[in-house]
Amino acid sequence: MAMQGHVIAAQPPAESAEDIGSDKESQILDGAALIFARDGYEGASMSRIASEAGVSKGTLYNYFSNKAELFAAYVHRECSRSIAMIFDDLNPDAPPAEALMHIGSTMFRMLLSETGLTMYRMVVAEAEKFPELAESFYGSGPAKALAHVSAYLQRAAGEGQLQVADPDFAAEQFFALMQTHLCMKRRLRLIAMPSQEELEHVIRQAVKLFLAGYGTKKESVLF
Amino acid sequence: MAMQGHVIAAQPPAESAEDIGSDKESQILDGAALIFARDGYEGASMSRIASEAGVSKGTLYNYFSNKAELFAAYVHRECSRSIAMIFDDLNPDAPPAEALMHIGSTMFRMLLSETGLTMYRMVVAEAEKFPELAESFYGSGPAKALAHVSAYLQRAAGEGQLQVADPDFAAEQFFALMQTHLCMKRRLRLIAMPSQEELEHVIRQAVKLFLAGYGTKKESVLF
Amino acid sequence: MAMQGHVIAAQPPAESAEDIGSDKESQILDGAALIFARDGYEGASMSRIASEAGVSKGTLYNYFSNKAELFAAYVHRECSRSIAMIFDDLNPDAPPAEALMHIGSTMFRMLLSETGLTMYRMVVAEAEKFPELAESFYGSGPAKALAHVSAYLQRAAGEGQLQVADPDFAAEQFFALMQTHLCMKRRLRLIAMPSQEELEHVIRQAVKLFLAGYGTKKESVLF
Amino acid sequence: MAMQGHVIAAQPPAESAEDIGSDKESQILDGAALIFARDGYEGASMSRIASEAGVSKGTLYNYFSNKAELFAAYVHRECSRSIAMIFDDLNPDAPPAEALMHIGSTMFRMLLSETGLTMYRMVVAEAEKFPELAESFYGSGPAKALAHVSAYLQRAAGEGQLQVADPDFAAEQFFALMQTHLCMKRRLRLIAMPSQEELEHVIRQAVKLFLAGYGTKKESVLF
DNA sequence: GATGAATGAGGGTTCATTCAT
DNA sequence: AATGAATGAACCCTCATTCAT
Repeated sequence: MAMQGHVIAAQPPAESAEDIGSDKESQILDGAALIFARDGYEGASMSRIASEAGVSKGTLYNYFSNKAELFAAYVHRECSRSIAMIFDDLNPDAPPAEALMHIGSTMFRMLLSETGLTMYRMVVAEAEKFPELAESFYGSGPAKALAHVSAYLQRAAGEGQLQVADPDFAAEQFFALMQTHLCMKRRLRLIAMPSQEELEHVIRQAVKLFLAGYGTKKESVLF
Repeated sequence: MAMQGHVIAAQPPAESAEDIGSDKESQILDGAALIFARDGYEGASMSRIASEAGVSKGTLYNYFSNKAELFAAYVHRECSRSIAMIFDDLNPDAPPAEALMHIGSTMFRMLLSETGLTMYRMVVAEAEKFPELAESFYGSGPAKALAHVSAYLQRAAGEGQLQVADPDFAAEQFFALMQTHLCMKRRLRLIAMPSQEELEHVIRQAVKLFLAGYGTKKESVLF
Repeated sequence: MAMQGHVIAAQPPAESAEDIGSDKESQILDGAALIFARDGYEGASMSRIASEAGVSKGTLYNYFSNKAELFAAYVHRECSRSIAMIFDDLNPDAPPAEALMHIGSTMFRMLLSETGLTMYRMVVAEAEKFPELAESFYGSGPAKALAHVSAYLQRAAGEGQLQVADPDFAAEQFFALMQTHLCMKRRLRLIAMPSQEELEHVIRQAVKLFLAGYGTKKESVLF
Repeated sequence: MAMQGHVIAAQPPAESAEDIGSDKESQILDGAALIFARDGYEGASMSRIASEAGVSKGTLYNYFSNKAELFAAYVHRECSRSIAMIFDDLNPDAPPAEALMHIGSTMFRMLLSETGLTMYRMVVAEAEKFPELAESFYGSGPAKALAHVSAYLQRAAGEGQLQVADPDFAAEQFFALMQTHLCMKRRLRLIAMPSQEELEHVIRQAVKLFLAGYGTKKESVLF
């Protein structure tokens, strides 16, 4: 997504990408994002979404056959946008402490980002009504993160850098360690995005505790 | 409401306790609990609540001046009901591993209970619309749990059973370690209540990791 | 219905009768009657009915849970109002020609009345969508008329006044003979209510033809 | 449909007949027929008609300037299609009983046919809204049938086969005699198409009664 | 204090019609 | 000539809230 290299010539309205959808569709989804995020599923009204998106209510229904489908499309787009790229630039040869700091801080930042929180809130709120959404959210978000961490741990264990008997569960614990009260409070909208220092402190302590349990002696000395 | 003088006739419907509310009130809240839990705030209708509670819509408005206030009352009652008693029967002289297992398992079970999940879901869902509710939920639930664990850690550290420099943050980490994917999946309604074995496994591993980081050598040997 | 005589104390809003229904209900049905009759089922809008009836849209739904139910109630009321009293004052000892003239003219007048036509039109139009309505209309209207005529014919045949082998079918034919083009044209709204003379001509010719087929010689001479 | 071969100047879309309309037009009317017949005028939607006809909504409006006009065109086409050919193969020299049986059974079958019923239902239902349609329906359907029967009766009377003073009214009565309850029930969609025997019974009895009134002695003996 | 009839704004959705392509 | 995206009014229905009884 980022552009490496010395590209200069700007791509015109930059919509060449595949996730843009028919322009009008993404325009509608933009409006929907705002309203759904602010009012929740039930609280959002198709009228408000239409006017926020700058289209008529009729047009909404030309693109999405009802509110539920629009909601699902919105959640899916938002999810697929903010996932994946987490582990792109992981240097596999860095020492565990460093690698885990990197992984953790990327995950943590996404967890607490506006989008991450909103998705979490929406999906938790409507899990009963949209079970397939909850499933897809879990599968494309947390489950993927978990698998990635687990894979890393397994490799590091194979190389003798860590002592991990059950890498899946260890990954869960690593993931869990992000969810301190900073996270809880943010989910409850009680605080704004924490400062860089606060974030780093949580991650550092998480890695430290994790390595105390799963590191070799050499590693845990690092902190 | 109060009864003046040496009334002889028995106090009508016997409501000695202070949190019972005027009987009718709690009857309404019972109905509200069912409906709010099932339909969410926006999805719930005052009509359905009234009929579920077995009172008229007018009576609803005699006790709660609008839907938002009824919702707040419901959340507050539900929260205050399910908190507190967590740490009642903690044996202060048990070894840390045992004490932590006890604390953890109580907290974990509440976290995953139907009521706990419902409260969490409601409050997360409506945090934007009801910030004071989120605050009060946090204060009366997670914050109290945190304080309790922190107090325990501080005492145990004072007695040399643990090595905890920042008990508040350590408590946060202990709390965080409950929130493995079991917890996430349950919040997303993807699974039913886990079995006793699954629960214990998570707690045991949490305590183990926690003691690896914060225990004295003697302690960590326990597992 | 009108009160002759020296009644003095006026009954308040004169609703003692049994077919009034909860007052508001009949007020709504009055509005519905106007709109349904004018616009048909699909063409009628609940808003217009509400405003015609002088109540709010919400009130409509307090009395009838949806448009279809309101429509059914309207048809039923209208039907039950305009039926029955047809054969009340039949003189059983009159000669067949006279009796048939009487029966025919009563039936014919109702068939062509504003209400009769409207009911017919509504029920024919919506027979596919409201089969039970069509059934009930048929049962409480045409079928009853048929049975009545059939019973009369049977009695008259028993007394030797007529020669009727299949009274049911003969009654159908008598009924059918009303449905000349006068009737068709009226159903198509092409003409207003015919004059007394036109009506009588149709009936007289119907009776004449009928007696030609089913009368004894003495009878058919009458015309 | 197209003819290849050594045709050079292709007749555009081959529409020799005059009532075919521009091919596209009749294609649209085919779709409209299906939808109008199924859903009624108000219930039908231009979208569904367009998709049923396999054209775009825009094209609909290129051929018919609005829904009402399309409806009128549909009714007219359907009417003009199913009329006329009733009396084509009447043998003018057959004895009245036979001729009337023939005429009656053709008319009756059309009356009760799916198309006949649908036209009747549509026109009755929308007579208020489309008075000119009702008029044109009456003129091109019942009135023509009436005229035809009347002409036949007049000729037969001239030849001494029947005794008919007012052939127009007698024709109305003959027509009316078809409209027994079989017809009413069918119009109300309460029964499916009756069997050949049932149909014939009604016609036979109609002719019998008719001849009892209008036949010479010789004729009425036939039954 | 309790009721439930009444309200009217607003919900999601459909539709006849238009118009740039 | 044909398209189909776009519109906005109108549809049926639900709801929180009020108030006379």
